[in-house]
Amino acid sequence: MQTTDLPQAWEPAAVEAELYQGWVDAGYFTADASSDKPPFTIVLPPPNVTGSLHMGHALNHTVMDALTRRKRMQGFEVLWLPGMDHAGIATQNVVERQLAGEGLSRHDLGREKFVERVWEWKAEYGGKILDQMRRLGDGIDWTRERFTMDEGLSRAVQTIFKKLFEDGLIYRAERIINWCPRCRTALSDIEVDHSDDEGELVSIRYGEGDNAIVVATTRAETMLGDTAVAVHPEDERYKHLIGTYVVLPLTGREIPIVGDEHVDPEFGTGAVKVTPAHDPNDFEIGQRHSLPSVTIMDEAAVITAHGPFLGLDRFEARPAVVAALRAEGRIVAEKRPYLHSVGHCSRCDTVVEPRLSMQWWVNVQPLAQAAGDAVRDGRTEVHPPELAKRYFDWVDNMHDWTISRQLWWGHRIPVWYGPNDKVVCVGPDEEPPTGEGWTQDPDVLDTWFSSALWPISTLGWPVQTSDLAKFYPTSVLSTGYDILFFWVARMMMFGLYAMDGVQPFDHIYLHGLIRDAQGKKMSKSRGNVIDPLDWLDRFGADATRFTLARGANPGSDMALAEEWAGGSRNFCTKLWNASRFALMNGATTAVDVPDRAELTDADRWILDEVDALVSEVDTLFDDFQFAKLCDALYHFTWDLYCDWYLELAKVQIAEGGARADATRAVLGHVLDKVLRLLHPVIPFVTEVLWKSLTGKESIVITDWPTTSGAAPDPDATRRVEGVQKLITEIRRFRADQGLKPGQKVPARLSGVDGAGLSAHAAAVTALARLEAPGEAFEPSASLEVPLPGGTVTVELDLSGTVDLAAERKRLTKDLTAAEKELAQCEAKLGNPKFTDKAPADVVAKIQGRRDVAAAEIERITARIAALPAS
RNA sequence: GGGCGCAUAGCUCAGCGGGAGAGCACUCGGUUUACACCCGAGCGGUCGCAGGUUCGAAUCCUGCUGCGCCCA
Repeated sequence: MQTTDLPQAWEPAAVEAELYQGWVDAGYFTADASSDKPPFTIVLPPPNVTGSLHMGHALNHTVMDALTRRKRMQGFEVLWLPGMDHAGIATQNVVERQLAGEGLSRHDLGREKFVERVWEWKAEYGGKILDQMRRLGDGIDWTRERFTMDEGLSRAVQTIFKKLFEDGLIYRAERIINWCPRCRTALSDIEVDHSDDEGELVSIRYGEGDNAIVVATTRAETMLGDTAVAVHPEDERYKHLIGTYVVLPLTGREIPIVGDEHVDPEFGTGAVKVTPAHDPNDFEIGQRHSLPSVTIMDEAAVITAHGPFLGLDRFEARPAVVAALRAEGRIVAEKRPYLHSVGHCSRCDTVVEPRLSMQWWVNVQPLAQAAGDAVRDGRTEVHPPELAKRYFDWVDNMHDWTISRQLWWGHRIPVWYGPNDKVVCVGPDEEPPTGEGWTQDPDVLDTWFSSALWPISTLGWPVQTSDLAKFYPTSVLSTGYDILFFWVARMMMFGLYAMDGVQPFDHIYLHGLIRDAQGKKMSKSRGNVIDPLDWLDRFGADATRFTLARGANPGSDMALAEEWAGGSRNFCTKLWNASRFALMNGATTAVDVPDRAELTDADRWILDEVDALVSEVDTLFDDFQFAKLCDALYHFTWDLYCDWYLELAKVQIAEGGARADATRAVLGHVLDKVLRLLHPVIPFVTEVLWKSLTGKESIVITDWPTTSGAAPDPDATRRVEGVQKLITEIRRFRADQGLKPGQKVPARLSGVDGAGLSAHAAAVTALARLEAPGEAFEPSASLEVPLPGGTVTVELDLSGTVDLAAERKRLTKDLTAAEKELAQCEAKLGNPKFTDKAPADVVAKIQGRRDVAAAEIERITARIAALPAS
C-alpha cells in the first residue's frame, strides 16, 4: 500500500479559512463582464447592515453557492454579487440606543451630525455578516460589493423616484397609515405583524332615551375623536335615526348618525362609532360622508384632545376614558379579556396606531400588473410552482405603498417645497431650487424602495454599464418564501419598470423556513435558536451546508437538530476516509479507464452507476431539488462506492497486474466524478481530496462531470446485484448463527457457475469471510440462495453445533414472507376483472412474482422439513 | 372572517394509481490494517378517521378531526 499526503483525519477548522482565502486571491469568484461565456447571475438578497448570520441565511447562501459553483464548473461566467441594505429603522434604532447610553438623543446632535454618526457606526460595527459569509465558503465576487446607501445606488433611487414622479406613479396624500409610536414613523402594510391579543370590548351608549345608540370598541380612548355614528341604511332598528345627532359623551360635541352600506348590521349592535383620524375604515366612512377628522393623539400616541385626558398615553387614557364613561352610566357592557387581532411594528413590536398623516405613496397598480404578468407569461419561473399562486394573490391585490418614513437614516425624498405650494422633484444631476422659502421634504424613503432596485442598481443602473449588459436579467433569485412580498414582488415591479419590461430574474427559488427538531419556529423567546457559527466551529462548513441542503425539500420548512449536522460531519469523514483508502491503493486519474471489455462486472457496474448519478444530479439541480440530490450523492458515495465497490476493488487489486491497474483507474475516475458532483454543496473537503487525487490547481475551476456515453451493461449490474445478495445472505446466516463477523469459515459453494457468477467466487469468499474447504472439511450447515441465473448452495463447516432454533426461525420468517407474497399475487390473478382490465405488463409482472413466491415456498418448506428435530 | 398547506416507522421527512422507503434513533455482534464520526446483521408502519371512484388507492374525489402558515 502506498502512502498519501493526506492527514489521517479531516479537520475542517484547520484548513477552511486558508482554502477560502486562496480561492478569493486566485480570483475564481471575480466575474468578467467582457467574457464570451454565457452569464449566470445571482444577486445576494442584501442582509441588513445591522444583521448577523442566522440559519436562514446559511441555508440561502448554501443554495446560492451550490448553484453558482455548479454553473461556474459548467462553463458559465458567474457573477454572484454581495452587499447589504441600510435598514433604515433598525440601524437608526441601534445608533439611537448607543446615543441614549451617552445621555443624548438624535435631536441633540441634529440631522447632519446624526447621519455622520450612523456612518461611523457602520464603519466600526456594521456588516459583520460579510465575514461570516466567508466562513460558509460563499464563492462570491467581493470586488463588486454594494451598499444601498452608496453613491451609485443612491443615484439609482433618485433616478427612479423622479421617473415614477413624472409618470404620475408617485403621489402625496393624507391618509390613514400604520404608525409606530415608538419608532415615530409610518410603516407599510407588510411591516406590520398581526397577532391575536387580549384586550377589551366596551359597549358605550351615546345619546339619550329613544335616540340612544350603543357602539362597541376595543379602543375606548378613540371615542374622543369620534365625528359620527354609522349604521346600515336599511337597518330597521336605526333607520329613523339617520340624519339626527347625538351628543358625544365626555366632550359635549354633537355628532351625526349616518347611513353607510359598509356597516355590518349583524356585527355587535349594528352601530359603529366613527373616528376618521384613527381608523382606516372610519376614514373611508368619513370621506363618503364629508365628516371632519379629529386627531386626538400626537406622534408618541399621547392624548392631545383638550380635557382631563390631555397628556395621557393611549394605554393610560383607555381605562381613564372607560372610568369616566362608567361614572356617567354609559357603559352598557364590557368583555374582558377580549381576544382580537392587533397590529405590531415588525421592528420593535410596539402596537401600531393607525394615524392620519400626509405621506408619499407609490401607485402600484400598473407596476404590480406587470410584475404579475411576467410570471404569468413564464418569463420568470417560480420554484416550487405552487408558490406562484401566493405571488399572484399578493401582486393582484396589492394596496398602494407608503414610501415615506419619518427617519433621518436613508435616502431623503428628493422633493422640494416652495412658496405658493410649489412642489419640485429633483433628479440626480439637477440643482435643487434656491431662494427664500424652499425646503426639502424632511422624510426618507422606505428601505425596500432602494432594495427593490437591487438587481439593477448593483449592476450600475441607470448607467448602461458593461455589467448591466452582461449580467442582466439575473438568473436566479433565491430567498425564503416569507420574503416573497417584502422583496421579490417589489424587485419585480421596479426591475420591469426601469428596464423597459425586462424581468429582473429568470427564476425565483423560494426555500422553506428553518425550524427546530420538533418543527417549531426558532426564536429567542423559545430558546431553540441554533447559531450557524456554532455549527461552523464544531462540524465545519461542509457539514453545516450539507445538512441544510439535504433538508431543503421544495415548498416545505426544514427541521434542524445537532444530530443532523453530526450525520453530515460523518458523511464528510466517510468521504475523506474512502478517498484516502483509494489513494493509498493507487487510485488515479492520470491513466484512462481501459476499454470496457477489459473491465470486470464490478467496474462496469460502478461506472454505470456513476453515469446514472451524473444524470440524476443534473436533473435535480436544474429543478432546485437540493434535498434529493444530496440524498442521491450520499447514497452513491456510502452505499455503492464505499460499501461495495471499495470492498470489491480490494479483491481486484489483490489480483495484481493489469487487473489492479485497471481497478486503480476506475477507483480514481469514479472518485473524481463524485468529488466534482459534491463540490457545489461541500466545497472544502472536496477541494482537498480532489487536489490530492489529480494534482491539479483547484476543483473550483474544473469542469462539471458529464456522462461517459458508454452503453450501460445490465448484465454486469445483474451479476453484481446477485453477488451482493449472495454475500448478504451468507452474512445474515452467520449473524443468525452467532458467528463473529471477523471469523473465517470454511465453505464450499456450488451452483456458482450456473448462476453466472464464476468470476466472482473470490469476491464472495472475501466479503463473506469464507475460506477454502480444507481436507478436514465437514459441512455442518448449508443455505441456498436463489438468484436470477440459478440457485447457489453454500455449505459451511461451523466446526461446532448448529443453532437449529435460529435456523428454523430464519426459514420460517422467509416462508411467511413468501406465503404473503403468493397470497397477494393469487388474489389478483384470481380476479378476472384484474386480468381483463389491468395492462398486460402488470399482469405478467404479478405472474412472475407468483411463480417466484411459489418456488420459494416449496424450497423453504423442504428445508424446514429436512431440519433435524431440535 | 378569507385563502393555502400538512397529517406515512420513536423523531425528521421522501414516495403521490400497480411489490411501504431514507436519515437519525433503537437492538444484537464486532481489534475485519480506509474509516468506531466505523463495519456487519436486525427490530420497527391496518400510510389521521369515514365514505366514494377504480380490476387495483398511502397515492385521485368528498366529508370529518387535528396541526401549521399567509392575508384581513
